Amino acid sequence: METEVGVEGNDEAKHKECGIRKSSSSLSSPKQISDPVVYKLVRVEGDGRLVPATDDELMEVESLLIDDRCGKHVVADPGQTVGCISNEGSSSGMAQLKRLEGWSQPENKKVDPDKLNGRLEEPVPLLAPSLSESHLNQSGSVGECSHPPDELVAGGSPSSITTKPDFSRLKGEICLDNLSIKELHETFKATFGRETTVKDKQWLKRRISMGLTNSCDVSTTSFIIKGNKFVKKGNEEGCNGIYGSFAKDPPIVNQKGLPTCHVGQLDYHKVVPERRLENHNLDDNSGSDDHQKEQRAAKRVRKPTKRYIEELSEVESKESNERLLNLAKNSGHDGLISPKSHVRLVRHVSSGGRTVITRLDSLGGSGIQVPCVSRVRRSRPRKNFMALLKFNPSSMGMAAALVEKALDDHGFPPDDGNENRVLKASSTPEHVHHQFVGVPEKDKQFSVMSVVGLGNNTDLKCMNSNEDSDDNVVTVPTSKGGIRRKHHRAWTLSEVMKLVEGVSRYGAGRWSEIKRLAFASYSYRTSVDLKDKWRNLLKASFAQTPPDTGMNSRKNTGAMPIPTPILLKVRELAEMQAQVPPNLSLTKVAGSARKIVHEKQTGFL
DNA sequence: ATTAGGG
DNA sequence: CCCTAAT
Repeated sequence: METEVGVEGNDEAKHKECGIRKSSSSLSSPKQISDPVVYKLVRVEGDGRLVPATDDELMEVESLLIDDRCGKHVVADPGQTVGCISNEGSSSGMAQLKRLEGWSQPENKKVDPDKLNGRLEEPVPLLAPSLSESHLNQSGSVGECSHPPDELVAGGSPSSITTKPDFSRLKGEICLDNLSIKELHETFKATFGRETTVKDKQWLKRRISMGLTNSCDVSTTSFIIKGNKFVKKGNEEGCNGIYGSFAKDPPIVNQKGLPTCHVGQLDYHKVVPERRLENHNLDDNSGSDDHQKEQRAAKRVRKPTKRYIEELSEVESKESNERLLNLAKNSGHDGLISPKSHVRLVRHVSSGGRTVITRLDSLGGSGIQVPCVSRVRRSRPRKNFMALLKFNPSSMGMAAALVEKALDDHGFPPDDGNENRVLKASSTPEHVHHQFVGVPEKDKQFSVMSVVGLGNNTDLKCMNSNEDSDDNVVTVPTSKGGIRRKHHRAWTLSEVMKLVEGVSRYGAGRWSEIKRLAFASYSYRTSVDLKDKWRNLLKASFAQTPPDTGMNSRKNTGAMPIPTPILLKVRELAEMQAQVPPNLSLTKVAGSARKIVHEKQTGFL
């Protein structure tokens, strides 16, 4: 019963990661609720020193276990490679753990077992995780483990519900095995946004895989990224239901010999368990989710008055940093914040390189104000992946990331919240979220400190900044009495991709659907926004193709161009859905596309 | 409440 | 993005 940890060999060793090894087989036992597995989690510093795990780390592990439990019985055959939408929530979690298990073996070579034992023999009891049903809420269903929903397979092919994706195989072997150390380093950097000096190929591969895995939904729409090209891929047609439009195009060849990664998207909200340690022994798999939520909400602080919020904000403008640090330090793991919290940005004041943002966190109706710090990027957004890899959201985190990498600096703004550095590759959004949340109510405050920054580098940042609650988006009153959004939220690549995928799934026009399903976490994108964006995309996709307007030399003219592959997909979707501008429609749309349209439409009916 | 389109 | 008309 022990857990070793990945070795971080570079200067950013604080950035902890972990490979997890569980020696107990009790996970397969359904009654493990009362039979907690004991884990030890340590972090290995750059110098090889072992550092005891912190609570958050433990919880992180726990979450994996939860996923495991949730998904275990669903994952009947890990050998299969077919993704299935209806099981994505649980299966991907399972896959993740499985990978972790697998990876941990070689990890032992790096960590002297004796050292480990000597240092951490105080086993840290990991309480039996509570099975969470609510984390699947985003897809509209509860208890997905036992009752895989088919609603996502919209009118569609029942074909796919039998097998599971095993991306470890794909990514671990197919993609990374052939890479040189140098290439792996490149990929690593692209994945995590930082360099690594680790020479161990295995380690690199594992780490990258893990990072990618954590960023992608392994079961929904998938893309193949080959070097500079972003391509649809096709082995999940069945799972994409009638809208498996991403599936048919021939892969485009890559230019740089970068890894060809087969990825999809991972929606953390579906994978991540919502519940934490607190009711471990009492929790069971049953019970009304809503009920539980209510209970939790009840424990929470009451919503501060507006005035309080304002006053507090004033105060924070002064002692912001200090306060935050203290907040973090004082906090334990008692800061239980639902991942579903909606963070509203209320106000922010800059404070020396950092921006203190006061957010109103609405948790199950009650709002709490949450201060957090967001480092202001002084120059352009990070070029690497991570800028686009959201913790949260679903979707094409991976694809987006790869695309971004491939396109190098295309000028897309990072997702709001994406500018956050990846603190834990294997962390779950929930944990990340907690790290930066605090509730300053009078003197009472609680939050969870980022374990990551334990030593120095207390890198506080606002995660989950992507949720400005509907009614509280930063708006500015207009002269005519109406209100207008204050800032144009530049569309992120990943957002665009999500939109594209949404359209491919639900069809253009179903904006509210897409909004609800694909943009659930982006409350600042209204269905109208989606529509507008799609309109723009459409225009762009059909405009840019033919002549290329000669003006190709002008690079980042502020509004970066949407990556061609995406535009291509847009165009294709438009063709399929017969929403092509009349003048151009005759050009290229042959019979094939129409056929597809037919099929899809019938399936839809 | 949602969607389509024009501004 | 906003606004409005139509549904």
